[in-house]
Amino acid sequence: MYCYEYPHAAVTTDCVVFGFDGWRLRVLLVERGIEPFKGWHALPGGFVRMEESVDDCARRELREETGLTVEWLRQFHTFGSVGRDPRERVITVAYLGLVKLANVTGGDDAASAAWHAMDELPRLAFDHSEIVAAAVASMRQDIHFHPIGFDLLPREFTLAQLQRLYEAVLGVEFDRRNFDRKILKLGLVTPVDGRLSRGQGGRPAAVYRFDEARYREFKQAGFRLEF
Amino acid sequence: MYCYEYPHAAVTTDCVVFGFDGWRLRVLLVERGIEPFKGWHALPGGFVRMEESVDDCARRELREETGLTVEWLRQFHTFGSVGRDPRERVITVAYLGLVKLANVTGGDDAASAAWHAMDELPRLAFDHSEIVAAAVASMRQDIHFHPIGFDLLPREFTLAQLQRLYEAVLGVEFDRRNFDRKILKLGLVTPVDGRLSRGQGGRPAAVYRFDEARYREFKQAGFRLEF
DNA sequence: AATATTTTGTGTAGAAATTACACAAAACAC
DNA sequence: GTGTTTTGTGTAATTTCTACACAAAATATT
Repeated sequence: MYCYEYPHAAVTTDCVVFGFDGWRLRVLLVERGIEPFKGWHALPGGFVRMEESVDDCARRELREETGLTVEWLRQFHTFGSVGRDPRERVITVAYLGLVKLANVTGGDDAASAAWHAMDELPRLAFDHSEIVAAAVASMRQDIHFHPIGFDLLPREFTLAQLQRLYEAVLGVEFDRRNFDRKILKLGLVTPVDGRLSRGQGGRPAAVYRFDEARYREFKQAGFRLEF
Repeated sequence: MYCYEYPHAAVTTDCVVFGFDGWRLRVLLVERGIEPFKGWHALPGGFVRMEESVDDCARRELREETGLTVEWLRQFHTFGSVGRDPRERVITVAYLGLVKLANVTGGDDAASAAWHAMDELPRLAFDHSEIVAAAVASMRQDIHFHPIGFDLLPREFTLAQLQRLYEAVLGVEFDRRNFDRKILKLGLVTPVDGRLSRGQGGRPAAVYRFDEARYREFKQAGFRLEF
């Protein structure tokens, strides 16, 4: 038993991890094995331990519950309304993660973890729907300042893939020629030998890779990537 | 005494409230009356109660410690490293507040609360320097999407004041004519009768006021205000 | 093998926005 | 009234943005 002079809320972390399947955004969800909300879908997450930072907790819980290690993971909001957990007062720090789906499909060893398309999400436990919505909003902000494609696409990709990613995140459509021109002018991507076919027939496209050095430059300088 | 099966961290809120004195950004600080860090400057804040949301806690602590009620207050980051408070494990949710200085000078009834210029901050207790730095960074992001001047300037202002505010926040300088043109084209401000002198001599400038209706429109549409 | 289908690659002209820049007039301080 | 400070105003050159269509390359189908 641990006793305190004043009542203490419990603190948890929850992770909204996004992947991109080439067409839609996907979110990693687990199925709850215990009450409350047993059998419901939920965000991976859990209680912060005394000897770990909140950031570390997010990474640990994610690994334990889904077998996944994400490189890009940042806090985006803390949810602290009074009734959000029926058991006790729980305040959760929510994290936004980005992963290259190609690298992880099959890597999640927790059987209950699965990728769900953003536009077909099941009902979620607690206030997790609200948390996912906030994560999407936060990502939309981010995308104006950070080249997010970097972390969602495979190392080599076509401009069409990148465009489709932007369209999925922002919910808009772009003119292919104008999009390409803008991306290339930024100098964030460099061409790579070879071509990549789309699988549905059609001419294979030129392949690019993000230029890490230039990405870091931009990040430092407070750069803006917009459409 | 309050007892739990597992150890619990304490949760606090801390507020970084910015004002604009016409030339520089200022931050509201209190002097600590108790150990640890007794006598040091610190951000206003305190422990979250069981029956209040985290957001409510921020507002309450701010009012109790500084006598201030801010309209614009939003969470920007949660600080949760292990050793940040020597007493016990404390996780703090940090808030960013904006106030019109003209309305509040004198209104802070807590004698220990005072406005400090951003470029002459004293040493701060705990990791509060880090928190202030993060707040500035967060505000710089915000200013691209939200017309922050709205909340920092008095109801009526000149374009020179608005420009100076942007320069103070972003740490850059703008050409006066180009700045004016851009602001006016946005349609966010409407002219008001009268002129406002600067106090150092010189011709008094035209006076403007933010157009609230148009501001809300923009905010909804996910608008961008940039330079 | 021929044909149909899909996707890539490419250019330009008009509109809009951005930048750089200087001097006269108004108000106030002294 | 003289000097100082600050406002108000316009334009030309550059750059960026937008809208838009057709031929060529590769694959899928028969």
